Amino acid sequence: MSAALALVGKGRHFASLGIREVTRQAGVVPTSFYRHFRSMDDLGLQLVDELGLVLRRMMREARANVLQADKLIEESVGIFVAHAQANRSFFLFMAQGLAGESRAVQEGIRSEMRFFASELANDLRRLRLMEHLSDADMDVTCDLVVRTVAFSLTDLLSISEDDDYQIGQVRKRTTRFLQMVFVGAANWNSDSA
Amino acid sequence: MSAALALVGKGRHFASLGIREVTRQAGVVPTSFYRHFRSMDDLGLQLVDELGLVLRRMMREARANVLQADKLIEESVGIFVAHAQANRSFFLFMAQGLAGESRAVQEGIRSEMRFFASELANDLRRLRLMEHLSDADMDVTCDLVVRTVAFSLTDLLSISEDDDYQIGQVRKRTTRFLQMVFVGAANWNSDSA
DNA sequence: ACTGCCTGTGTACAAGTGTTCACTAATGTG
DNA sequence: CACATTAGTGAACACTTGTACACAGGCAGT
Repeated sequence: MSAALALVGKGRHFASLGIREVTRQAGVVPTSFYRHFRSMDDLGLQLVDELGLVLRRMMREARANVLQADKLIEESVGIFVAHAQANRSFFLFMAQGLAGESRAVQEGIRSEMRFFASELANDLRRLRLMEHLSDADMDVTCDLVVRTVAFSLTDLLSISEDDDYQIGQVRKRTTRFLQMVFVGAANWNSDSA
Repeated sequence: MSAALALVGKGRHFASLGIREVTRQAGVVPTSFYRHFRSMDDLGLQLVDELGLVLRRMMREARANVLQADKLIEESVGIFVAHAQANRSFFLFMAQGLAGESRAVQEGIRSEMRFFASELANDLRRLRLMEHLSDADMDVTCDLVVRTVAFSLTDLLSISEDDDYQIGQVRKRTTRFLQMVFVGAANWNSDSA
Protein backbone atom coordinates (compact mmCIF):
# COMPACT_ATOMS: atom_id res chain seq x y z
CA MET A 1 0.00 0.00 0.00
CA SER A 2 2.82 2.43 0.77
CA ALA A 3 4.38 1.51 -2.55
CA ALA A 4 1.22 2.39 -4.44
CA LEU A 5 0.94 5.62 -2.51
CA ALA A 6 4.57 6.43 -3.24
CA LEU A 7 3.95 6.05 -6.97
CA VAL A 8 0.90 8.28 -6.77
CA GLY A 9 3.04 10.80 -4.91
CA LYS A 10 5.52 10.69 -7.77
CA GLY A 11 2.86 11.99 -10.14
CA ARG A 12 1.37 8.77 -11.45
CA HIS A 13 -2.35 8.23 -11.51
CA PHE A 14 -3.67 5.37 -9.45
CA ALA A 15 -5.81 4.08 -12.31
CA SER A 16 -2.73 3.63 -14.46
CA LEU A 17 -0.76 1.61 -11.93
CA GLY A 18 -0.16 -2.07 -12.58
CA ILE A 19 0.38 -4.92 -10.19
CA ARG A 20 3.94 -5.48 -11.33
CA GLU A 21 4.75 -1.82 -11.03
CA VAL A 22 3.55 -1.66 -7.46
CA THR A 23 5.34 -4.82 -6.36
CA ARG A 24 8.51 -3.60 -8.04
CA GLN A 25 8.33 -0.40 -6.05
CA ALA A 26 7.67 -2.43 -2.91
CA GLY A 27 10.78 -4.49 -3.58
CA VAL A 28 8.83 -7.71 -3.82
CA VAL A 29 8.07 -10.28 -6.47
CA PRO A 30 4.80 -9.78 -8.45
CA THR A 31 3.14 -12.91 -7.15
CA SER A 32 3.36 -11.68 -3.58
CA PHE A 33 0.75 -9.10 -4.46
CA TYR A 34 -1.96 -11.74 -4.38
CA ARG A 35 -1.13 -12.63 -0.78
CA HIS A 36 -2.60 -9.31 0.24
CA PHE A 37 -4.99 -8.08 -2.41
CA ARG A 38 -7.30 -9.66 -4.87
CA SER A 39 -6.82 -6.86 -7.39
CA MET A 40 -5.84 -3.25 -7.74
CA ASP A 41 -9.37 -2.21 -6.90
CA ASP A 42 -9.02 -4.11 -3.66
CA LEU A 43 -5.84 -2.24 -2.84
CA GLY A 44 -7.63 1.00 -3.59
CA LEU A 45 -10.41 0.13 -1.19
CA GLN A 46 -7.99 -0.57 1.61
CA LEU A 47 -6.32 2.76 0.92
CA VAL A 48 -9.69 4.43 1.30
CA ASP A 49 -10.01 2.86 4.73
CA GLU A 50 -6.65 4.25 5.76
CA LEU A 51 -7.66 7.58 4.34
CA GLY A 52 -10.47 7.54 6.85
CA LEU A 53 -7.94 7.34 9.67
CA VAL A 54 -5.99 10.26 8.27
CA LEU A 55 -9.13 12.37 8.11
CA ARG A 56 -10.10 11.47 11.65
CA ARG A 57 -6.68 12.46 12.94
CA MET A 58 -7.07 15.76 11.16
CA MET A 59 -10.48 16.38 12.72
CA ARG A 60 -9.17 15.56 16.16
CA GLU A 61 -6.37 18.07 15.81
CA ALA A 62 -8.75 20.70 14.49
CA ARG A 63 -11.09 20.23 17.42
CA ALA A 64 -8.23 20.49 19.89
CA ASN A 65 -6.75 23.66 18.40
CA VAL A 66 -9.79 25.65 17.41
CA LEU A 67 -10.91 27.09 20.69
CA GLN A 68 -12.03 30.64 20.08
CA ALA A 69 -14.61 31.10 17.40
CA ASP A 70 -13.35 34.31 15.85
CA LYS A 71 -10.41 32.74 14.02
CA LEU A 72 -12.22 29.46 13.54
CA ILE A 73 -12.14 29.38 9.77
CA GLU A 74 -8.58 30.61 9.39
CA GLU A 75 -7.25 28.13 11.92
CA SER A 76 -9.14 25.21 10.42
CA VAL A 77 -7.93 25.97 6.93
CA GLY A 78 -4.39 26.16 8.30
CA ILE A 79 -4.65 22.77 9.90
CA PHE A 80 -6.16 21.34 6.77
CA VAL A 81 -3.35 22.68 4.61
CA ALA A 82 -0.75 21.35 7.03
CA HIS A 83 -2.27 17.88 6.96
CA ALA A 84 -2.61 17.95 3.21
CA GLN A 85 1.11 18.65 2.96
CA ALA A 86 2.05 16.03 5.52
CA ASN A 87 -0.01 13.35 3.79
CA ARG A 88 0.34 14.57 0.24
CA SER A 89 0.14 11.16 -1.39
CA PHE A 90 -2.95 10.21 0.54
CA PHE A 91 -4.78 13.31 -0.49
CA LEU A 92 -3.60 12.94 -4.06
CA PHE A 93 -5.11 9.51 -4.03
CA MET A 94 -8.33 10.94 -2.67
CA ALA A 95 -8.53 13.65 -5.31
CA GLN A 96 -7.91 11.09 -8.05
CA GLY A 97 -10.36 8.62 -6.62
CA LEU A 98 -13.28 11.03 -6.74
CA ALA A 99 -13.40 10.63 -10.50
CA GLY A 100 -11.54 7.33 -10.62
CA GLU A 101 -12.54 4.25 -12.49
CA SER A 102 -13.40 2.04 -9.56
CA ARG A 103 -16.96 2.69 -8.54
CA ALA A 104 -16.28 1.22 -5.11
CA VAL A 105 -13.34 3.52 -4.37
CA GLN A 106 -15.38 6.45 -5.58
CA GLU A 107 -18.23 5.57 -3.27
CA GLY A 108 -15.81 5.03 -0.38
CA ILE A 109 -14.29 8.47 -0.68
CA ARG A 110 -17.70 10.05 -1.06
CA SER A 111 -18.77 8.32 2.11
CA GLU A 112 -15.74 9.60 4.00
CA MET A 113 -16.65 13.09 2.89
CA ARG A 114 -20.21 12.64 4.08
CA PHE A 115 -18.95 11.52 7.45
CA PHE A 116 -16.65 14.49 7.62
CA ALA A 117 -19.51 16.83 6.84
CA SER A 118 -21.75 15.33 9.49
CA GLU A 119 -19.01 15.62 12.10
CA LEU A 120 -18.60 19.24 11.14
CA ALA A 121 -22.31 19.79 11.64
CA ASN A 122 -22.07 18.26 15.11
CA ASP A 123 -19.20 20.52 16.04
CA LEU A 124 -20.97 23.63 14.87
CA ARG A 125 -24.01 22.72 16.92
CA ARG A 126 -21.83 21.97 19.92
CA LEU A 127 -20.31 25.44 19.60
CA ARG A 128 -23.80 26.89 19.37
CA LEU A 129 -23.13 28.32 15.95
CA MET A 130 -25.65 28.73 13.19
CA GLU A 131 -28.45 27.73 15.51
CA HIS A 132 -31.10 29.31 13.32
CA LEU A 133 -30.50 26.75 10.59
CA SER A 134 -32.81 23.79 10.20
CA ASP A 135 -31.14 20.40 10.27
CA ALA A 136 -31.42 20.07 6.53
CA ASP A 137 -29.92 23.49 5.92
CA MET A 138 -27.10 22.81 8.34
CA ASP A 139 -26.46 19.69 6.36
CA VAL A 140 -26.34 21.58 3.09
CA THR A 141 -23.99 24.16 4.56
CA CYS A 142 -21.52 21.62 5.90
CA ASP A 143 -21.62 19.66 2.69
CA LEU A 144 -20.80 22.82 0.78
CA VAL A 145 -17.94 23.57 3.14
CA VAL A 146 -16.45 20.12 2.72
CA ARG A 147 -16.76 20.30 -1.06
CA THR A 148 -15.11 23.67 -1.17
CA VAL A 149 -12.22 22.45 0.92
CA ALA A 150 -11.93 19.29 -1.17
CA PHE A 151 -11.71 21.33 -4.31
CA SER A 152 -9.04 23.53 -2.78
CA LEU A 153 -7.18 20.31 -2.24
CA THR A 154 -6.74 19.93 -5.98
CA ASP A 155 -5.32 23.45 -6.13
CA LEU A 156 -2.95 22.66 -3.33
CA LEU A 157 -1.79 19.40 -4.82
CA SER A 158 -1.18 20.87 -8.25
CA ILE A 159 1.41 23.33 -6.98
CA SER A 160 4.89 22.56 -5.78
CA GLU A 161 5.23 21.11 -2.30
CA ASP A 162 7.42 23.95 -1.10
CA ASP A 163 6.16 26.97 -2.96
CA ASP A 164 5.23 28.80 0.19
CA TYR A 165 3.87 31.80 -1.63
CA GLN A 166 1.37 29.83 -3.67
CA ILE A 167 0.42 27.73 -0.68
CA GLY A 168 -0.35 30.94 1.16
CA GLN A 169 -2.48 32.07 -1.76
CA VAL A 170 -4.52 28.88 -1.71
CA ARG A 171 -4.95 29.18 2.03
CA LYS A 172 -6.14 32.75 1.73
CA ARG A 173 -8.53 32.00 -1.09
CA THR A 174 -9.99 28.98 0.64
CA THR A 175 -10.51 31.03 3.77
CA ARG A 176 -12.38 33.59 1.68
CA PHE A 177 -14.57 30.92 0.16
CA LEU A 178 -15.52 29.57 3.54
CA GLN A 179 -16.16 33.01 4.96
CA MET A 180 -18.51 33.67 2.09
CA VAL A 181 -20.31 30.40 2.65
CA PHE A 182 -20.72 31.15 6.32
CA VAL A 183 -21.99 34.65 5.65
CA GLY A 184 -24.52 32.97 3.40
CA ALA A 185 -25.46 30.50 6.12
CA ALA A 186 -25.69 33.24 8.73
CA ASN A 187 -28.14 35.19 6.59
CA TRP A 188 -30.06 32.17 5.47
CA ASN A 189 -33.71 31.96 6.28
CA SER A 190 -34.62 28.34 6.83
CA ASP A 191 -38.33 29.06 6.84
CA SER A 192 -38.63 30.83 3.52
CA ALA A 193 -36.38 28.45 1.60
CA MET B 1 -10.55 11.63 -30.14
CA SER B 2 -14.12 10.35 -30.19
CA ALA B 3 -12.77 6.87 -29.59
CA ALA B 4 -10.91 7.98 -26.47
CA LEU B 5 -13.99 9.80 -25.30
CA ALA B 6 -16.12 6.75 -25.93
CA LEU B 7 -13.85 4.63 -23.76
CA VAL B 8 -13.98 7.21 -20.99
CA GLY B 9 -17.75 7.18 -21.34
CA LYS B 10 -17.66 3.43 -20.87
CA GLY B 11 -16.14 3.90 -17.42
CA ARG B 12 -12.44 3.75 -18.18
CA HIS B 13 -10.10 6.37 -16.82
CA PHE B 14 -8.27 8.44 -19.38
CA ALA B 15 -4.94 7.92 -17.62
CA SER B 16 -5.22 4.19 -18.08
CA LEU B 17 -5.94 4.27 -21.80
CA GLY B 18 -3.30 3.01 -24.21
CA ILE B 19 -2.61 3.96 -27.78
CA ARG B 20 -3.52 0.53 -29.10
CA GLU B 21 -6.71 0.53 -27.12
CA VAL B 22 -7.82 3.83 -28.54
CA THR B 23 -6.97 2.96 -32.12
CA ARG B 24 -8.75 -0.37 -31.74
CA GLN B 25 -11.89 1.44 -30.61
CA ALA B 26 -11.48 3.82 -33.52
CA GLY B 27 -11.31 0.87 -35.91
CA VAL B 28 -7.88 1.82 -37.11
CA VAL B 29 -4.40 0.35 -37.02
CA PRO B 30 -2.16 1.46 -34.09
CA THR B 31 0.34 3.27 -36.27
CA SER B 32 -2.31 5.64 -37.54
CA PHE B 33 -2.39 7.19 -34.12
CA TYR B 34 0.90 8.95 -34.77
CA ARG B 35 -0.52 10.66 -37.83
CA HIS B 36 -2.63 12.77 -35.51
CA PHE B 37 -1.05 12.84 -32.06
CA ARG B 38 2.43 12.72 -30.69
CA SER B 39 1.30 10.93 -27.54
CA MET B 40 -1.67 10.33 -25.28
CA ASP B 41 -0.98 13.59 -23.49
CA ASP B 42 -1.24 15.34 -26.81
CA LEU B 43 -4.62 13.74 -27.44
CA GLY B 44 -5.69 14.87 -23.98
CA LEU B 45 -4.70 18.43 -24.72
CA GLN B 46 -6.73 18.48 -27.91
CA LEU B 47 -9.69 17.13 -25.99
CA VAL B 48 -9.33 20.02 -23.57
CA ASP B 49 -9.56 22.40 -26.50
CA GLU B 50 -12.78 20.79 -27.65
CA LEU B 51 -14.03 20.91 -24.10
CA GLY B 52 -13.66 24.66 -24.35
CA LEU B 53 -16.10 24.68 -27.25
CA VAL B 54 -18.60 22.62 -25.30
CA LEU B 55 -18.43 25.01 -22.39
CA ARG B 56 -18.87 28.02 -24.64
CA ARG B 57 -21.94 26.51 -26.23
CA MET B 58 -23.34 25.95 -22.78
CA MET B 59 -22.71 29.54 -21.76
CA ARG B 60 -24.35 30.83 -24.89
CA GLU B 61 -27.46 28.81 -24.24
CA ALA B 62 -27.54 29.91 -20.62
CA ARG B 63 -27.31 33.56 -21.62
CA ALA B 64 -30.09 33.15 -24.14
CA ASN B 65 -32.51 31.41 -21.79
CA VAL B 66 -31.92 33.16 -18.51
CA LEU B 67 -33.84 36.34 -18.92
CA GLN B 68 -35.57 37.08 -15.68
CA ALA B 69 -33.33 37.22 -12.63
CA ASP B 70 -35.64 35.58 -10.13
CA LYS B 71 -35.19 32.05 -11.48
CA LEU B 72 -31.64 32.71 -12.58
CA ILE B 73 -29.94 30.07 -10.48
CA GLU B 74 -32.50 27.35 -10.99
CA GLU B 75 -32.52 27.85 -14.74
CA SER B 76 -28.76 27.90 -15.01
CA VAL B 77 -28.38 24.73 -13.02
CA GLY B 78 -30.96 23.11 -15.22
CA ILE B 79 -29.10 24.05 -18.37
CA PHE B 80 -25.88 22.87 -16.85
CA VAL B 81 -27.33 19.49 -15.94
CA ALA B 82 -28.80 19.11 -19.39
CA HIS B 83 -25.48 19.81 -21.05
CA ALA B 84 -23.66 17.52 -18.67
CA GLN B 85 -26.00 14.73 -19.72
CA ALA B 86 -25.73 15.51 -23.39
CA ASN B 87 -21.93 15.56 -23.29
CA ARG B 88 -21.41 13.03 -20.55
CA SER B 89 -18.09 11.70 -21.83
CA PHE B 90 -16.67 15.16 -22.21
CA PHE B 91 -17.51 16.11 -18.68
CA LEU B 92 -16.25 12.81 -17.39
CA PHE B 93 -12.98 13.57 -19.07
CA MET B 94 -12.96 16.97 -17.45
CA ALA B 95 -13.63 15.62 -13.99
CA GLN B 96 -10.89 13.06 -14.40
CA GLY B 97 -8.43 15.53 -15.82
CA LEU B 98 -8.63 17.84 -12.81
CA ALA B 99 -6.59 15.33 -10.83
CA GLY B 100 -5.10 13.58 -13.82
CA GLU B 101 -1.50 12.73 -14.41
CA SER B 102 -0.77 15.12 -17.22
CA ARG B 103 0.16 18.45 -15.76
CA ALA B 104 -0.66 20.13 -19.06
CA VAL B 105 -4.19 18.74 -19.25
CA GLN B 106 -4.74 19.69 -15.65
CA GLU B 107 -3.65 23.24 -16.30
CA GLY B 108 -5.78 23.37 -19.43
CA ILE B 109 -8.95 22.43 -17.61
CA ARG B 110 -8.17 24.81 -14.81
CA SER B 111 -7.77 27.56 -17.34
CA GLU B 112 -11.12 26.76 -18.93
CA MET B 113 -12.70 27.04 -15.51
CA ARG B 114 -11.05 30.39 -14.90
CA PHE B 115 -12.39 31.64 -18.20
CA PHE B 116 -15.83 30.39 -17.31
CA ALA B 117 -15.69 32.19 -13.97
CA SER B 118 -14.63 35.46 -15.56
CA GLU B 119 -17.44 35.25 -18.10
CA LEU B 120 -19.85 34.67 -15.27
CA ALA B 121 -18.54 37.78 -13.53
CA ASN B 122 -19.10 39.79 -16.71
CA ASP B 123 -22.66 38.55 -16.99
CA LEU B 124 -23.47 39.38 -13.41
CA ARG B 125 -22.15 42.89 -13.86
CA ARG B 126 -24.09 43.23 -17.09
CA LEU B 127 -27.24 42.26 -15.23
CA ARG B 128 -26.40 44.83 -12.55
CA LEU B 129 -26.24 42.17 -9.88
CA MET B 130 -23.96 42.19 -6.85
CA GLU B 131 -22.83 45.69 -7.65
CA HIS B 132 -21.62 46.28 -4.11
CA LEU B 133 -18.83 43.72 -4.54
CA SER B 134 -15.30 44.85 -5.30
CA ASP B 135 -13.74 43.34 -8.40
CA ALA B 136 -11.68 40.96 -6.29
CA ASP B 137 -14.69 39.80 -4.27
CA MET B 138 -16.74 39.34 -7.41
CA ASP B 139 -13.90 37.20 -8.67
CA VAL B 140 -13.90 35.09 -5.52
CA THR B 141 -17.65 34.66 -5.70
CA CYS B 142 -17.69 33.51 -9.29
CA ASP B 143 -14.78 31.19 -8.70
CA LEU B 144 -16.64 29.63 -5.82
CA VAL B 145 -19.75 29.23 -7.96
CA VAL B 146 -17.83 27.49 -10.72
CA ARG B 147 -16.10 25.17 -8.28
CA THR B 148 -19.37 24.25 -6.66
CA VAL B 149 -20.90 23.43 -9.99
CA ALA B 150 -17.82 21.49 -11.04
CA PHE B 151 -18.03 19.40 -7.92
CA SER B 152 -21.69 18.72 -8.52
CA LEU B 153 -20.55 17.41 -11.85
CA THR B 154 -18.83 14.50 -10.13
CA ASP B 155 -22.06 13.75 -8.29
CA LEU B 156 -23.97 13.82 -11.51
CA LEU B 157 -21.53 11.62 -13.37
CA SER B 158 -21.39 9.01 -10.67
CA ILE B 159 -25.10 8.25 -10.89
CA SER B 160 -26.87 6.46 -13.66
CA GLU B 161 -27.54 8.41 -16.81
CA ASP B 162 -31.28 7.92 -16.57
CA ASP B 163 -32.01 7.87 -12.87
CA ASP B 164 -34.25 10.88 -13.06
CA TYR B 165 -34.93 10.95 -9.35
CA GLN B 166 -31.28 11.18 -8.38
CA ILE B 167 -30.61 13.68 -11.12
CA GLY B 168 -33.34 15.82 -9.67
CA GLN B 169 -31.75 15.52 -6.25
CA VAL B 170 -28.40 16.72 -7.53
CA ARG B 171 -30.06 19.58 -9.31
CA LYS B 172 -31.92 20.62 -6.20
CA ARG B 173 -28.86 20.37 -3.99
CA THR B 174 -26.67 22.29 -6.39
CA THR B 175 -29.30 25.00 -6.59
CA ARG B 176 -29.26 25.22 -2.79
CA PHE B 177 -25.50 25.50 -2.74
CA LEU B 178 -25.53 28.34 -5.19
CA GLN B 179 -28.33 30.13 -3.41
CA MET B 180 -26.31 29.97 -0.24
CA VAL B 181 -23.24 31.32 -1.98
CA PHE B 182 -25.22 34.18 -3.44
CA VAL B 183 -26.81 35.01 -0.10
CA GLY B 184 -23.25 35.16 1.21
CA ALA B 185 -22.19 37.42 -1.63
CA ALA B 186 -25.22 39.65 -1.21
CA ASN B 187 -24.45 40.19 2.46
CA TRP B 188 -20.72 40.52 1.93
CA ASN B 189 -19.02 43.71 2.95
CA SER B 190 -16.15 44.36 0.57
CA ASP B 191 -14.73 47.15 2.73
CA SER B 192 -14.38 45.29 6.01
CA ALA B 193 -12.98 42.10 4.52
C1' DA C 1 9.69 -31.50 17.85
C1' DC C 2 5.85 -31.42 14.85
C1' DT C 3 2.20 -29.09 12.32
C1' DG C 4 -0.23 -25.23 9.95
C1' DC C 5 -0.23 -20.85 8.47
C1' DC C 6 1.55 -16.83 6.38
C1' DT C 7 4.55 -14.46 3.31
C1' DG C 8 7.64 -14.43 -0.22
C1' DT C 9 10.22 -16.85 -4.39
C1' DG C 10 11.17 -18.54 -9.25
C1' DT C 11 9.64 -19.98 -13.42
C1' DA C 12 6.50 -19.94 -17.02
C1' DC C 13 3.11 -18.50 -20.57
C1' DA C 14 -0.01 -16.16 -23.36
C1' DA C 15 -1.35 -11.65 -24.38
C1' DG C 16 -0.85 -6.86 -24.68
C1' DT C 17 2.19 -2.72 -25.05
C1' DG C 18 4.70 1.50 -27.61
C1' DT C 19 7.24 2.52 -31.61
C1' DT C 20 9.84 1.80 -36.11
C1' DC C 21 9.76 1.25 -40.97
C1' DA C 22 8.60 0.92 -45.78
C1' DC C 23 4.27 0.43 -48.18
C1' DT C 24 -0.24 1.96 -50.44
C1' DA C 25 -4.78 4.26 -51.23
C1' DA C 26 -7.10 8.52 -51.28
C1' DT C 27 -7.31 13.39 -51.49
C1' DG C 28 -7.38 18.05 -53.40
C1' DT C 29 -4.44 21.68 -56.03
C1' DG C 30 -1.77 23.34 -59.92
C1' DC D 1 -3.56 14.73 -65.99
C1' DA D 2 0.33 14.89 -62.74
C1' DC D 3 1.88 15.78 -58.19
C1' DA D 4 2.43 16.36 -53.40
C1' DT D 5 0.24 15.67 -49.14
C1' DT D 6 -2.37 13.19 -45.97
C1' DA D 7 -4.37 9.06 -43.68
C1' DG D 8 -4.22 4.36 -43.22
C1' DT D 9 -1.71 -0.44 -43.63
C1' DG D 10 1.05 -4.65 -42.18
C1' DA D 11 4.84 -6.78 -40.30
C1' DA D 12 8.27 -6.62 -36.90
C1' DC D 13 10.90 -5.29 -32.58
C1' DA D 14 11.77 -5.67 -27.69
C1' DC D 15 9.40 -5.30 -23.74
C1' DT D 16 5.83 -5.30 -20.09
C1' DT D 17 1.71 -7.10 -18.34
C1' DG D 18 -1.60 -10.28 -15.36
C1' DT D 19 -1.94 -14.64 -13.53
C1' DA D 20 -0.89 -19.73 -12.35
C1' DC D 21 1.82 -23.12 -10.13
C1' DA D 22 4.75 -25.63 -7.07
C1' DC D 23 7.94 -24.57 -3.69
C1' DA D 24 10.73 -22.64 0.55
C1' DG D 25 11.57 -20.11 4.99
C1' DG D 26 9.78 -18.30 9.40
C1' DC D 27 6.52 -18.00 12.79
C1' DA D 28 2.86 -19.46 16.02
C1' DG D 29 0.65 -23.12 19.08
C1' DT D 30 0.24 -27.82 20.37
